[in-house]
Amino acid sequence: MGLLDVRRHHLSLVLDHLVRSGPRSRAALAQETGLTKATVSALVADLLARQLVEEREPVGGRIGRPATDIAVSHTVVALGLQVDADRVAACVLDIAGDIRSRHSRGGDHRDAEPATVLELLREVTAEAMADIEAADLWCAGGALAVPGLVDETGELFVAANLHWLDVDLTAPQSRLGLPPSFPIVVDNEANLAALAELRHGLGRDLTSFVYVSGGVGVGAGAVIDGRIVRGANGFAGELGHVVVDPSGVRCACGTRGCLETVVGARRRTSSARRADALAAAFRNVVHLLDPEAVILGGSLAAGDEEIADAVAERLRETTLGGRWRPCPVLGSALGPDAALIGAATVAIDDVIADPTTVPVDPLTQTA
Amino acid sequence: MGLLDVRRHHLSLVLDHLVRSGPRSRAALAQETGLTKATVSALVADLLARQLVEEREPVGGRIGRPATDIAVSHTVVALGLQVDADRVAACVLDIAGDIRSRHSRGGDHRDAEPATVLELLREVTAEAMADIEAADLWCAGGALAVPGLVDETGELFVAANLHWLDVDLTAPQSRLGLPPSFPIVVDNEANLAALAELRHGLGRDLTSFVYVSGGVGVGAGAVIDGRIVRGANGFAGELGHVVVDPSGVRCACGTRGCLETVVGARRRTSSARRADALAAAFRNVVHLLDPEAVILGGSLAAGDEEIADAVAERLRETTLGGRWRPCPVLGSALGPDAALIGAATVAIDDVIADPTTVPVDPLTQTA
DNA sequence: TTTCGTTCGTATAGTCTCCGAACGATGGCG
DNA sequence: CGCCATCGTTCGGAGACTATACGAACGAAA
Repeated sequence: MGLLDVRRHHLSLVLDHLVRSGPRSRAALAQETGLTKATVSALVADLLARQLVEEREPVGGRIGRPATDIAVSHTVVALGLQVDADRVAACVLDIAGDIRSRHSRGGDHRDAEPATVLELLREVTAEAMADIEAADLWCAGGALAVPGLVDETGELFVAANLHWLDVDLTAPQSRLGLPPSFPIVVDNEANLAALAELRHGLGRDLTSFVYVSGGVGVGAGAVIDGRIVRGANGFAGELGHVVVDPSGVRCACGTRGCLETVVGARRRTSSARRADALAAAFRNVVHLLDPEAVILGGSLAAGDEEIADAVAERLRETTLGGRWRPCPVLGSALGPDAALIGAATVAIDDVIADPTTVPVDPLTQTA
Repeated sequence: MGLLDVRRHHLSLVLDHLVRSGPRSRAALAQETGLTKATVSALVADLLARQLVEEREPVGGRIGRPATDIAVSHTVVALGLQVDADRVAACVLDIAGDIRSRHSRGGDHRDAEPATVLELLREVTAEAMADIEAADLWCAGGALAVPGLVDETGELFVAANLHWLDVDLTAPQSRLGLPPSFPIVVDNEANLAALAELRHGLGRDLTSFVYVSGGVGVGAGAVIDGRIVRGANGFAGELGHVVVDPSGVRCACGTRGCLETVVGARRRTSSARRADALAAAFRNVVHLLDPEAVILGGSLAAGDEEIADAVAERLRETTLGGRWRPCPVLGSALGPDAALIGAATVAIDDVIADPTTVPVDPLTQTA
C-alpha cells in the first residue's frame, strides 16, 4: 500500500474530468489530462469494471478511426436527505448529476418532536432506497441536511427555526432504517447547498464564492479554492447572524439586528431594505474573503433580479476594492432542492475522490 | 516527467516534517511519515545533496545503535522585504526559521513619493543580499509586504496609510537592484503576517484561524485548512473596513464606522471600546468562518491581556455556537516583524513544496 | 572482556504504475 | 481500392516504492 497512491489519484482525475466535461474519447482524455493514451486506456478499463463509466457507440464523421466516447454511468448513486421547517425529503442522485428519484413529505415541523420528524424521514428514505433496489443501482452513501448547527459527528446543537436544541443525530442509520454500515454524514443545509452550487450550479466555473440561501432563516456557505469551509466545529456559514443594524429588532439567537431579522422569508420588509441589509452583510464578507462572486439562493434567488443588481452596485461603491474589481452578485439557478442535492453530492464526491471504493463487478471484470 | 511526481512529493513531505518537528533520525522519519526506512534514506540523500538538510553527529545514550539525526540546514535562505508607513525593512530567513540578517530604515513615508521609498528599499535589499553573498548562502527568492490592496501581479491599487494610489510594483527586480531572474512576489502585509503566524507562531498547531494585526490600520489574514486566503483578487483580509458602528466617524476609505476608526493605533479610544469594536467585528468572522482561534497581532498583541480575554468573553456570549464551542482569542508572540518574516516565508514555502528547485551541489553529489 | 540483544541504516529483489513507441483497427477521401 | 489520419492496444523499459535481509554500532549483562 503506497503512501501516495498514484493509481487512485489518476482514477479520480479521469473520473472527475468526465463528470465536469462530459463524454470524451480516450484520446481526448489523454490529451486533456496530460496522461498517455496507454495509461488512460488502463484507467478507463478499471472505471468500466466498476461500472462508474460506460462506453458509447463509436461515432465517426471526422476523418480517421471513429472515437468511442466514455460517459459517466448512471448506475452509481448517492442518497440525499433533508429535514427542514416545512418538509422532509430524500433524493437519489447519480454520479452524472441526474436526480433519479425524489420523495418528500410536507408539514410544519416547528415544535415537533425530533422523533416524529425523523420517522417521516425514515419513510421517505425507505422509498428512495426501494427505488435504488428496484433499478439495481449501487449506492455510495448519503448525507443529511439540517437547518442548524451540527458538528462533524452529527451532534445537532441548535436549529433555531425548528426550535430544536441538543438533538443527537450521531449514527442515524438505525433510526432511518438503513444498514449500520451505510455511510452517512450530517451537515448544515447552507453548506450543502453551497456544495450543490459548486458542482451543479454557477459555482462550476468558480473556485471561490459565497453562497447565501434565503429561507425562514438565512444561511451561507463559503467555498474557498474549491472547498467548502466547514470551520473548526462545522459552524461556519451563519451569515444570518451577521449584525447589519445594532439597533434593530431582537433575533431568535438573542442579539439585535441580525441579517436574518431583515431578510428572513417571514419578515415583511421592502425590497430596498432587504438590499441594504444584504449589501451591509456582504460588504463584510467581501472585505474578509474577496470571493469571485456572491450567489443568492433560496428565496433570495426567486426574488426580483433587481435585488441582486442593487446589492452588486452597493458593493461596488462601498468596498475597498470595488472600484477596481467589483464583486458580482448572481442569482442561483438551483431551486429549493439545492441542499438536498448537495447532501447527495457529498457521497458522490467521495466516490470521485476515490473511485476504488466502488467494488469491481465480477461479471464485468476483464480477465 | 510524471503528471504526479511522486519523488518530488515525498521529498517535500520529509523536508516539511523536519522543518515542523525538528531534527530526527531516518528511522524516526520513516515511522512518522509512513514511508520505509529504505525510501527515507534515499530521500534524505537527495536532500543532503541539495544542502537542504545536514547530518548531525550520532548520539547514543539509548539502547541499540545510535541514531544520526538529520537537521534542516541553514544554507538555503529567502529574502523578506517590507514597505510600511514608518519604515522599510529587509530580512534574510533560512529554512530552519532563523533570521540570518535584518536591515531597516525608519522614516515617515506618508505622502512620500513611491520612487523615494523604493530607493530606500533598494538600499536595505542590497545590504541583505551582501550578507547572503558573504555567508555563501543560496537564496530561493523573496517577497515584498505592502500595507494595501495588491493583486498577484504586483499591481498596487491603494495603500491608504501611505496615501498611495495605483502604483506599479510589477517586476520590481530592477528597481531593487536584483537580477531579473530573482523570483519575487508582492503581497498584502496582513496576509504575510498571517503566514508567519502559521509557520512560526501560534498557528503551527492550528489549521484554520484568523490573524488580525493592529497598526495604523487594521489588517487581517484568514487561514483555512492551512492555506492563506488571498481571495479572487488578492484583496482578502481587509477586516479593518468591517463596519462596527454605522453611525461612527468617517474612515479614510469613505464609509462610516469601520473597525479601523476605532482600534487604529493613532486613535485614542478606551480599552473597553476597542474590545467592543473588536468583538463586533470578530462576531461576524466567527459566524462566517468558525475558525479554531482568532489571533491578535501587531499593536493589538502588545496591548493588555485583558482585551483578548474581554473579546473572547463577548464572543462566547454573542455567537451562535459560543455556548458549545467558544472561539479562543489569543495574543501573537511574533513581534512587529511578523509581515517581514512572512514575506521571506513565501519563498521558503516554495522550496519546501518542491525541494528540487534547489540545485544539487556537484561537490556533495554522490556518484 | 565476551556475548547478546536492540536499534540504525543500507542493499537487493520484487512490484506497481507510468511512459514511449510501435502496431493493428477503422473508416473517410480521392 | 488504396491512402492516410486518427483511435486504441500492446509491449518493453524506467522510476519509485515496499519488503526483507543484512551489516554496523553500541548498551547491558554474564
